[in-house]
Amino acid sequence: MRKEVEKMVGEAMGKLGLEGKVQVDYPRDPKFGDYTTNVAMVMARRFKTDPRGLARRLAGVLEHPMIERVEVAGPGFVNLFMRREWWFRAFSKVLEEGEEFGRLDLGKGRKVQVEFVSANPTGPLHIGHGRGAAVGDSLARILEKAGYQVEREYYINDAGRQIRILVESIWARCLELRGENVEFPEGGYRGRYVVELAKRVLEEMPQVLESPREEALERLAQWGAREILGEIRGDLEAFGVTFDSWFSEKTLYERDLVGKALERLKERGFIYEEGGAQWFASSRLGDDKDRVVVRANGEPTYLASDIAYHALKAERGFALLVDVWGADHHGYVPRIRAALEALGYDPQMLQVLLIQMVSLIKGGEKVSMSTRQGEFVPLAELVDEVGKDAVRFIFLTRKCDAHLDFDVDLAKSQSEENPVFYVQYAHARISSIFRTAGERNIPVPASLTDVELASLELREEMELIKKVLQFPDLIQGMALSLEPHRLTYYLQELAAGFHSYYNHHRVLVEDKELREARMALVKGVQVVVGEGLRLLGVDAPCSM
RNA sequence: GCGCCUGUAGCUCAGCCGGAUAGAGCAGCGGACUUCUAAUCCGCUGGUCGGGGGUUCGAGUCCCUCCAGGCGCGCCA
Repeated sequence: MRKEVEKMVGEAMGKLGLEGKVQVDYPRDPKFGDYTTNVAMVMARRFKTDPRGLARRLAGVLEHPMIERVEVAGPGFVNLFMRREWWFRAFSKVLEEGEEFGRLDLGKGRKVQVEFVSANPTGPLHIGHGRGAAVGDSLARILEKAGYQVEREYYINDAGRQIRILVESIWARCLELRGENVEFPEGGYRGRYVVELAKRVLEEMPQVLESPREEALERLAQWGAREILGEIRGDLEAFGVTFDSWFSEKTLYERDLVGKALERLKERGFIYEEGGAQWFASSRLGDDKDRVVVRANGEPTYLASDIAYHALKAERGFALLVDVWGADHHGYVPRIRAALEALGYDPQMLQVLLIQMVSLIKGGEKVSMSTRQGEFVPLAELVDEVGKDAVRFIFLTRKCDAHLDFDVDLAKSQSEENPVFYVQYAHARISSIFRTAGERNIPVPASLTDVELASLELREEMELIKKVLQFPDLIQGMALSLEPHRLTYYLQELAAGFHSYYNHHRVLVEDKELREARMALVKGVQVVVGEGLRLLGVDAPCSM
């Protein structure tokens, strides 16, 4: 819709012999019209003329059957007031399209990969992972809605030392459980889940402990990682998050992709040797310093496999790669970008979302998050306590690069006033209206699309219509900025508009034409609320 | 020391490519259910947008600088 208005303004500018980018905005205040453009001020600077005069000339030639009037205001804004039919016509399309409303062709079917969570299979997911899961999954849904073909991928770090440490931890617990006095490995995982795993080893496969140590560790490593990954998968499913692809780091080595990637870097002159190690000259492409990719002892570093992994991603034909990382990994962005560039790819194809820390507040005190200290709150526990919907919603109530204080006590004790219920309640209330209509034998038009909306004369009704119609713009904005958190704010505003309307006016009135117009209105609100909640991975209940 | 993120109402935070008088929720106070669900609504109170410069018709938004907090700067992952 905004695009159409931009076209109108563009044509008017053409009549004045001007050309340039046209920007049309929604004004903050309705007295400034339905749309506003600052082109007169922007152009005035370029052509060194008087902005208000230019605005007046533009207003003079700005004509369209759907434009009611045009005003020039302030330093040179051109404000457009549209005829009510403009909005009614657009609103009918909401009802016609239903849950498809808001679908865009922005992505033109291009492939996008969103890689997120990717927690090491060395322990249960904690709430920090949960935030990444909520952001990544919602973003994936939004990008799909915007017309991209999205793949959700989980990268499994199953080749590094962490797995080794995990299995040594399990091993140590096994021996402990059998009453042996063992030294717990340095930096080992001390979480209770390790003891649980050890118990299962003793119960389910005690013979493993009789094998030679290395052989036993190898078997336990595979088993342990698989078990933990299974739990991670379960936790994510309970959180409403699923993946299209689980990518194992180990396969990069099995297919020699790490060696090949390093070889390609070498051919391009980005690898040199120093102190017995192989270095990637990332500082030539924007990184702070060069990085070791193969240690002096011949072992590749984590970065080596990460380079191979991203090279493979680039080869897989994605137009855009989105990585969702913990903010503590932000130092990796320049080096991965450098690697992509060194290999001949566009480094900008990789966009990294850095998820800032979640501080859990319990009893008024911050609980620090560290897997290794064994002091963390599992995602599953929080979901049990607060509920999936509330957790997902709250994780998206701020931009992802801002710290998040999640006050568990507050989330529980004030669960009645949680914003997620506020939005869900709007959805449920609208369902209730139609239920009541059924009980009272009030007919609901088979097709609300064809309902005449002209009797919606209240200011609040027009505001609701306009708010609903902003949804496609919102989808576009989120898809371009990769900022899914905007959705929670939009939904709260839309729900607030509806609740207020509901408390002041009745839908099921005597007057048939008004009643059916209002039915159509609230139905449209419900469609967008429902669809918005779906994009957040939050249920949209029909009764509460 | 260097780099990245953050700093907006008592609290938690929105604020889109720079736009017109800076918003919401919570907390506080006072009201509204014989009505389609009161998990709601209505009203009031609340601001040196961390400080200081600069850019311009216009800055919470861009640039510089300083202050405060967080994170990162490994032949760890």
